[in-house]
Amino acid sequence: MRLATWNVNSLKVRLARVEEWIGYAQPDVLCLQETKLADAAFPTMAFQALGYEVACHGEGRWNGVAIASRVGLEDAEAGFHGDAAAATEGRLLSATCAGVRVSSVYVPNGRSVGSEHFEAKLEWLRLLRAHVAATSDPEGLVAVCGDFNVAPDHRDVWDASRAHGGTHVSGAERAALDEMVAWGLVDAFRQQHSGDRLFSWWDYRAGDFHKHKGMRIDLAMVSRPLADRLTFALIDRQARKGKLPSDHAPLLFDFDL
DNA sequence: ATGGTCGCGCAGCGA
Repeated sequence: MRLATWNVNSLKVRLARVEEWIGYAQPDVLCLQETKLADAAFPTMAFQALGYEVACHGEGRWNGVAIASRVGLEDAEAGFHGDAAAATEGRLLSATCAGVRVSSVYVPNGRSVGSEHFEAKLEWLRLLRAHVAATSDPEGLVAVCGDFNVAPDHRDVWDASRAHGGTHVSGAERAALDEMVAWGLVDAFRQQHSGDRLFSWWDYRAGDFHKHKGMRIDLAMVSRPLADRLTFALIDRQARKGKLPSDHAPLLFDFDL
């Protein structure tokens, strides 16, 4: 099974590139973030035309997540399990695809360390861990994919000095990620690649992409039984190039399933 | 050294 995740930064603007990418990357399951589309505006038929079922959870303007699958899509749940209020923000969507409990996540940015937005980000990560623990088993097939807005360690940041104090790299954010690891999730990309400067996001400004100034903040956190079946992992930098790119590259993961 | 770009939507905010 080929599982992919991509923060597309507006699916409306990016649809043609997403269709093109699906055409050559051929994911079985694709998690999308920052669709910026209300569910009524989601281009469901464009995905159906390519052979995918789709579930979406968006609010328009901001956020918005979706899962497209050509290997089945069942038991979709928007937001945190059992929390109707939190489901209003389009940041979390879970569904079962070919026996894997897949979640597409868009973690809040946090803005600046110590701000109320930062505290909300930490709380959101705690709720995500609780959601995963409440709805799945670490011995089962679980994949939590998306834009975590956290760079797991110093290798995941273009400049080591940025790895101290700032948002995305703070100890508190990394500790929240560690809690998910402690529950039983594995950073799938790191299982395949140990090198530094393998980024998934680059700021649009100042030619950061071409200067290799980025971060690895898009992750697939998978349970050990799924990690044991991982055969290939790639960040598709090609998809960050050319006309009208997202500021994030898509990632893909092959599992022997 | 500084500021730099997008998307949304029509001003300025969020990233």
